[in-house]
Amino acid sequence: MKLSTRSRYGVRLMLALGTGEKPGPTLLKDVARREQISEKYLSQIIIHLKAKGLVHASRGAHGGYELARPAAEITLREIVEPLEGDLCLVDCILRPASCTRSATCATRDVWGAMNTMILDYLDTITLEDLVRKHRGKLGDAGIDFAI
Amino acid sequence: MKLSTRSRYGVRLMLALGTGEKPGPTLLKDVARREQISEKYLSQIIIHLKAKGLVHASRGAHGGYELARPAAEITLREIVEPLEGDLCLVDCILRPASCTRSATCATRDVWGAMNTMILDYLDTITLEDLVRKHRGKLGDAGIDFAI
DNA sequence: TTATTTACTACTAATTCGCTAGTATTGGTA
DNA sequence: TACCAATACTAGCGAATTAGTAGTAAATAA
Repeated sequence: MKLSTRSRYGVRLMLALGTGEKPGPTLLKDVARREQISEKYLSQIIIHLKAKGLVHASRGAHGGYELARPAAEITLREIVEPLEGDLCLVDCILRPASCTRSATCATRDVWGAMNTMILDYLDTITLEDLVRKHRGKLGDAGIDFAI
Repeated sequence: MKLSTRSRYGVRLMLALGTGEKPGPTLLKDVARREQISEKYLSQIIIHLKAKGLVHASRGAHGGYELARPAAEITLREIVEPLEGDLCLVDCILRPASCTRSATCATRDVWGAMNTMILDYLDTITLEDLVRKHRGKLGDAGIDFAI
């Protein structure tokens, strides 16, 4: 049970957009360089985030990506869920018909509750929280905004 | 981010041991038949559970497996953790040296907190809880012991 | 000593993951 | 209009992981 690099890179990508120093759109190329992640790979990842309406893209010279909404209004769940492909620990949660035991399975309830707990947790953390935490760590006075 | 079948089967296996009707050890063969899981595969899974001291095995005729402790004293975490191979969402949580960004990474803290939350949750659920839930579902009066 | 059961080891088909590569398309700029 | 800079799209692929199968060895009760 590992978080995919897609999700991890996706969150770092969004964080990079959220902390963009210069005004205007951020180049994927710059994010790739700063975060040491393949630009091509990032471009595949961000497609899903764009599809969910989290970022806005502009093509051509002086193009790039921008957050489509304020960072405070974007939760980690919105970022991670599409990248994991419907964050779902066990198939039978989203599709009960995928297992004949669904109706009477005691373990299914536990996985379902656990899944809900994870999604709820991710919903409580906004991109702005991450940005603040990031700035705190850079400030380097040892200050740590515990979540 | 899926739970492996190993973990899922492992929990069902332990549940089967916890609800064993007959006294004495339970045959893996019987669990395999009732749960519709390959006996060979189950035998690989239960090795890890035995190594963790959760079950006791006896060989030969009238052998089988028994819980090594009362179901009330076995938590889901104890079952799932060894089967997932140290349930850890992201490598850098257990091994900070695996990523150069560990010290200053804002996202790492979030994954760490999420990981802790998951383990804590699994720690709150005992095998006995599962057994009760299972019996409730079989009773079939529509009673559901929500977790 | 034989039948029954767990214990151990090796292999393998299928899937998923983490990318790379190439081309197309769009839009600003000269 | 021509060109360049950027995103958009599609295909493929090597490595790792997953979910088993298969076969043999060892222990033990009867």
